[in-house]
Amino acid sequence: MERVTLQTIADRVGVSRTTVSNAFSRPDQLKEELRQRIMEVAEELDYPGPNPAARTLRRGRAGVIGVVFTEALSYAFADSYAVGFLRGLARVAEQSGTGLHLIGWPSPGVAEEVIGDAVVDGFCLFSPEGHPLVETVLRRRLPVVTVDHPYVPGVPFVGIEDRIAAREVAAHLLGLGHRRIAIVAAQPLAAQAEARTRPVTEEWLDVDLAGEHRFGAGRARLAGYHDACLKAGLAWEDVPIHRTTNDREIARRAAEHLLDLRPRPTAVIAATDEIAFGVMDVAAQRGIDIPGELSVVGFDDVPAADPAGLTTVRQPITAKGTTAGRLLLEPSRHDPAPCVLMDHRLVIRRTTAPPGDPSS
Amino acid sequence: MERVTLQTIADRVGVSRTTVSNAFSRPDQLKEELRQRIMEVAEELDYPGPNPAARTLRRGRAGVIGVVFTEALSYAFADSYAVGFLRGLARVAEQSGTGLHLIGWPSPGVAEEVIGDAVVDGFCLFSPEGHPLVETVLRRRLPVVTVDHPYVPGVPFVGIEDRIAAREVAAHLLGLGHRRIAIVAAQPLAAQAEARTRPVTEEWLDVDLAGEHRFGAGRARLAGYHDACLKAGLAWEDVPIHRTTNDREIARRAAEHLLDLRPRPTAVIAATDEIAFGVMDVAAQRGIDIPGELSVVGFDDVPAADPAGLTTVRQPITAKGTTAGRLLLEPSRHDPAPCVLMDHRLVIRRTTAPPGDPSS
DNA sequence: CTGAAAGCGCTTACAG
DNA sequence: CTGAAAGCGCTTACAG
Repeated sequence: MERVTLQTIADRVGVSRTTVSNAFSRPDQLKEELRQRIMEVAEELDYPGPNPAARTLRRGRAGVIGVVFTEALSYAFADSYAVGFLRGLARVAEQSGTGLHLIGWPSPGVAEEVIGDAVVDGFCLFSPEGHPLVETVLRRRLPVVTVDHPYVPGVPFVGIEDRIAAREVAAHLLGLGHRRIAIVAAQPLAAQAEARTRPVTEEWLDVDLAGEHRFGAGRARLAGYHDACLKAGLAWEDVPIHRTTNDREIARRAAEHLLDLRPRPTAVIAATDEIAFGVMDVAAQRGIDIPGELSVVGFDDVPAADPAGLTTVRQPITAKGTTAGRLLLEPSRHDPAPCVLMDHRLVIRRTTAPPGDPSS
Repeated sequence: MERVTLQTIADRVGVSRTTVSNAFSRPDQLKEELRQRIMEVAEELDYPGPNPAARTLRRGRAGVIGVVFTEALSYAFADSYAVGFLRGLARVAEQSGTGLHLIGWPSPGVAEEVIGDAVVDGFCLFSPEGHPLVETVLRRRLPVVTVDHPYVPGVPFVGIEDRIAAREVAAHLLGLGHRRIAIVAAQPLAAQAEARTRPVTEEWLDVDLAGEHRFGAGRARLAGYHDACLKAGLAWEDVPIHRTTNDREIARRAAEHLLDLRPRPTAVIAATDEIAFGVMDVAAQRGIDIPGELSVVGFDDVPAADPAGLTTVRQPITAKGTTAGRLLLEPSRHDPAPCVLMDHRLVIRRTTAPPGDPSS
């Protein structure tokens, strides 16, 4: 006996393929008795049910949304921000019986094919600006929503007022009296080559504030730090910036570099909590007291931030996920593309204080 | 202009559908020049690339594996054991360009349809014994691997020696002198109805030890605790057992119940770390000193266990994921179905000590 | 309530 | 190097 299909069952029962299909997909379309008989034969033949790929092809709907990360998935699962976001996304997806197809970027080349071959109805994109996967996703011509970055005109977006929040972070530190502030920016690996050749100049940051969300979170945060420094009369050239990936381990290297500077910074602004933890690791290792000798501030307010006493920006991580999910699943065609900016709040805890003893 | 397909392009260029297909899928099958021309026309027509559903149907391969949880996904993402496992699974999946399709069980009925409709090549199943989803998954007649539970004869399995590990846990406590030991078992919601009507009797636990892995982790751990108590001369009837879900919040309720018992237990065995944290929460709230007045032990050794000083069983969480992934992706047809039992180790930290003052 | 027909969009031997 | 033909397995108007 070959592979069992609707036809096999139809032949056996002596009805048409249509009727068997109805027995599975529209039970109300045939007599209960006949349906019973069909199901019995199906069972007997060990029929696994209507082939999902064939169904999807015919129906033109997959019931799945793709979630694209520009980092390896194994890494996304280690990042509590990403996990919190997924939690929210999963919540709305499950309610409507929609599956989640997770796609990471383990190495150049692989993800492109996976994205091109993904049987999905839309994509949720989680990517720094200019990443090659952005193009790959957009080319599928399916509904897309981006989260935090990139901001793509015409594509629904979910984020917070990153620039304003970042400004508050820097202003907090400046208000405490810090003048030697260093920044660790989150610049994913893929974009690093570009970053090296294109320094964070004022020009790069000089974006039209009227169209607030012309860029993604990474650049917006940098711009916010820049705004505050400028306002406080701190020359942007004097603010050391180190780029790294949003990974605690990797961030440690950046921290080591910055804490080697002489005079040593009295405060470090980390673009994410994960990075802030890396900075704190290095400080602890070198016996640098926080906040006595060094203030550290993060961004995100992941669950571990509270127990660590980290001063940071709280943002509605899980709610971002539910919002993104709704945007993708809602049938209504928004026009223009919605740009949802959620609330944030600077949470001051125990890692920031006025600068202490300047010697060291 | 209607929807663009291979045919549209073929007509425009003046070649056959076959050739256009080759241009996309087997570039070496045609002259570079022709391929160029086809690609240009495709670009011009805004062709999104070969339809994945059609491709999958034709090829008979999806390049995706389904990961099935019997809890809501939003919950799975909150559980560091699940996240750690996914991390490992994702690692091997990405390497081979395989996607992950996550499926949770938000409410009865929904997941069944999602599982039936999932365009996948196999399933990784994460479910307590007897859960209705198990049947649903098996009925798809695709390759399956189960993790921890259920153990299904003929289906590849990845786990640890749960019974032996659990025995070590209980023996550790008994060795310290504890005699009033309470257990909080992880019994997922779905199975609770059954659990109420079928108490944890010796009979239920009396399984054939020779065929070591006749049951999943939940039951195996209980059996291990039972073994140790028996050996130490502790009557199993005198060991209070409370069932709960593997959720910190929900576990608190179980802990409250057990810590209300008089005389109060001097030790609590939690079937998972997450549950142990719930117990510790309640103890802290009531001012019960750990380990002075109460010993607590968990299971899993999730990342948070170390900082919390929790005595627990370390198991290779992420490695389980990579192993499960390999079992699913490896082309070799194993016969009989492999049953991989990984290493574990009891890690004694600061939450266990000899029983203290018996009054209270 | 049931069936014949059309078609979802693609890939794959195979022949030329 | 290119094309005609067959077929992956299903669902959906539509007619009876």
